[in-house]
Amino acid sequence: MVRAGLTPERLTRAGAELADEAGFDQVTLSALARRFDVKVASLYSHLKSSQELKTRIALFALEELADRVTASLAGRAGKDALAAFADAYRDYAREHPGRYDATRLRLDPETAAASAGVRHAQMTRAILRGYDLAEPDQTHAVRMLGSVFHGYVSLETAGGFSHTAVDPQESWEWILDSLDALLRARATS
Amino acid sequence: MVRAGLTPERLTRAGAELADEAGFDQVTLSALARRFDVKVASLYSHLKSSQELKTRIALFALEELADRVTASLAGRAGKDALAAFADAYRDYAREHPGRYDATRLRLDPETAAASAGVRHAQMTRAILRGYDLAEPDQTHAVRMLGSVFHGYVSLETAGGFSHTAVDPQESWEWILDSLDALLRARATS
DNA sequence: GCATTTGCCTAAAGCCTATAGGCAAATTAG
DNA sequence: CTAATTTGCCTATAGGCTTTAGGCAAATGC
Repeated sequence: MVRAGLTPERLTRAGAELADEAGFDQVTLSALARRFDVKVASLYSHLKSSQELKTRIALFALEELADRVTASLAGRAGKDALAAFADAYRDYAREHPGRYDATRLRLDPETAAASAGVRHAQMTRAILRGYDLAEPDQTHAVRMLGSVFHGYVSLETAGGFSHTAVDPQESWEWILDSLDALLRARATS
Repeated sequence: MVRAGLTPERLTRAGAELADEAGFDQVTLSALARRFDVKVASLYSHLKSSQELKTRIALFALEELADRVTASLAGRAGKDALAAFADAYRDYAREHPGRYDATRLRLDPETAAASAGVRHAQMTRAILRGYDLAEPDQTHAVRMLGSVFHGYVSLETAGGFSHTAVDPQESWEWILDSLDALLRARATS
């Protein structure tokens, strides 16, 4: 009996790939076991439950996305940073739709607090430094940016923009221009 | 053997209630059968599949939401209409989180085209009439509004705004003010 | 009243999660 | 280098959800 060499990490990674290929809701321990040519029960030596797998995929994706955003934000400020942030977000969702879905998994507060979700919030605030917003405007702006980016990406990947001839890329740029103008107009100075 | 008097409509309605109480992903034919004190197989006389039930709930919720928006939009224009639209959306999601989730169900194009989703798009365009936007700006604006509203509501109901002391209602108003200003600035005149 | 249709039932199969207990491979200890 | 222990994957089993097939009784129609 040759061992398959499973680890929580390998399973998480394979789960993320499966999510991108078949959808996050198709990620099951059964499907994963088939992928490793192993019996389902064997996975329970590495993962407590199906829920744990999903949570691990979510944390993995949050981390990966935060890394990308960090990289794309380096050395940028103002509108440049805003666009880099937004594009990193959108590109990730398009390249890895299943993982992006995973990032929307509701985590229990404790897990969320220890996750890369915190980095996301910090980076959003970092972008806003270029716009000189005082509290509570800064928090309002964080929420607005989060909403627009998540909403757009979510609607776009759900195919919500495919019924009009207008290029989604154009809309995206128009929206970024608009947000930039809006934030500049809100500056305290 | 007394008959339970099931119909697709009653099942859909009960499914919507179940969605609000337990979450849209907890809506199963099994749970519904329990609720009507009936065996699961009996439901298949009224619904083709679990998928059909979910689709029906989605269509029901889209219709209900569109009705609300229509009502709240009556006699309003400009920022007033924008706020009424946005509030109708957000209030619905807070009162009926399960149904709101259902509206995000991916429908096949044919079903979507025949759904109240079309009315939603029309109403968004109606609001924008007050801002005098030419194409393709109008389409960009439709997408932006859809993104912000959906994104905000989605993040808020997921508890994403509960880690800061700032009142979500204030953020919501700040965002509506911002969007109004943005759209006025984009007017063609 | 009798025939047909309709509505709910039992039975059964397939797939998913999860637990318990077993055996062999890998690791550690003497 | 072998023996003891731990670890990894297995079989078996049970419970839940979906779906289909076939049966019987209640409702409907002629």
